[in-house]
Amino acid sequence: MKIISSQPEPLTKSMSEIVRKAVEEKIIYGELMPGSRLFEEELVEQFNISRSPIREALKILEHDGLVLIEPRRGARVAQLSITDLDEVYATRVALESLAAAQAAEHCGEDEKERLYEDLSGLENAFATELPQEFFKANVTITNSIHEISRNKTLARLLRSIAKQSFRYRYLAYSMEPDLMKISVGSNRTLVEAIVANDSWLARSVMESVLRQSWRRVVGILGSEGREFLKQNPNGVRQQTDVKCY
Amino acid sequence: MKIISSQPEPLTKSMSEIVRKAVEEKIIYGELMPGSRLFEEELVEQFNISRSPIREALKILEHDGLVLIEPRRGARVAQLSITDLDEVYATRVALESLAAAQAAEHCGEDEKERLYEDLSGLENAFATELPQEFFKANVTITNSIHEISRNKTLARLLRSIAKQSFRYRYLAYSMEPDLMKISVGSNRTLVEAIVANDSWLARSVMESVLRQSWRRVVGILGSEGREFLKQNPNGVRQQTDVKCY
DNA sequence: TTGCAATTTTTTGTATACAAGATTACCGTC
DNA sequence: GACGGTAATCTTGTATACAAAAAATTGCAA
Repeated sequence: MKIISSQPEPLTKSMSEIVRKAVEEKIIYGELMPGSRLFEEELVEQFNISRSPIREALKILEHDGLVLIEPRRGARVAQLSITDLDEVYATRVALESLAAAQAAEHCGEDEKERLYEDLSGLENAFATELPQEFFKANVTITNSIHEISRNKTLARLLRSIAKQSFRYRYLAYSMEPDLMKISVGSNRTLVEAIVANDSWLARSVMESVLRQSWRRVVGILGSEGREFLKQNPNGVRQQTDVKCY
Repeated sequence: MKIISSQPEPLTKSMSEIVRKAVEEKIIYGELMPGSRLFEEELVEQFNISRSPIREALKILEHDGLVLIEPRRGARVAQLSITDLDEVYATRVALESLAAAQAAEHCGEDEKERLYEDLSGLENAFATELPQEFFKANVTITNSIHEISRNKTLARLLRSIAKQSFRYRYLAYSMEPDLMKISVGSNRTLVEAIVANDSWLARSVMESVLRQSWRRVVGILGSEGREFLKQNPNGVRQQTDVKCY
């Protein structure tokens, strides 16, 4: 089974990549609160590397919408808000449904196998009842669809916006674990549509799945989640002592 | 008339921003050929600054799909190809039509004024018969639509992908100046749909306009443009002596 | 106590220096 | 003359150092 890697995906992990990934995860999993400042000097200590790779990492994170950099005023974790969530979902509906359609067009035999593997991975992760595990499996299946679409440009944009959406999705999963069960079902019908090479069906399934998810996440975060979306206004020094390696 | 700037848009232009913009333009306008390598040391000489901001700029350009960086092997200008063009357009159709729809929803009185101003700007630029001028005016009107959509996330992604598409569009305009006339008409109908606050119409107009443009650009580049898309395989040192400030 | 201003400190932006991996050239061997 | 391995060169990745801009603090006066 040959997987078409949608990106050169540097094998030689540079420090800057490591930092980016670590900070990215911290932001997504809520270990870094929205609005909290990211001092370069602080990251230097945490990772025991110099500022150069850290600055590179922050620049990329800004580009992915996870971090906001103001000139000469430093970086801070991007805020969460219902409006932002709406923006992200509206955009994701447009992109993911295209990805699903193109994936259905291009899905070959070995790729069908792969999708089914990913799906059982998702079901296994669901059994563990750990939101993070489920989350990662969910990301895997999504990435597979993006790769199968054979559209590197689309995949690149989706990678970028997906990161923003992860923050909301993870929050929602943590607060409302029932979402996971629903998600398993959605993913199954989605995979079935793609495997059937039914481009039109795949698109419309993806669209309705996402819109449904959108409504649910807004419902959860809009009612209970207000305090999670709260800002961390004035450069309160991050107080997490979590290991970052 | 208050314009909602879709991005903080740093007023203090950092060196890295300047470099990014300059290199970006060079790539879009074809002064840097696809495949040619971008040596940091060379850019250092051209801009008379150190390597730090240059590295930052290259990282961002990579993220926007204009440059490809391989670890320890340096950066080179991303290739052009018909497949890439198809990817970009397919994705753009999805995003731009959403932007048009949301712009139509949110377009207020002052913003309508703005769109008409942009439109006459486009017509003036058309009169000059300079592809670069026309191009810039076209970008302006597109950016306005993105801003009016009030969807910062969408605007961010569109900014990113738009840069990739610019390369093909500029090439096509240069080769087939008639495209400009068609473009003026398309933009007019598009603006009219948005100004009428007809979301559904705006979306479908945008979609058909883009698909039409897509077909034309493929037609032009596919037949005559093969040699323009040709690669510059082995790090041929860029031979442009153009000023970059 | 409160408001303002100058100073100190912090933090970022840029420059330079060094180390490690990649490319190229060269040389000897077959 | 072609092929393979080693050394020199080039280029990038990272570290450190310095300068300039913001933020915080302190002191003073009302």
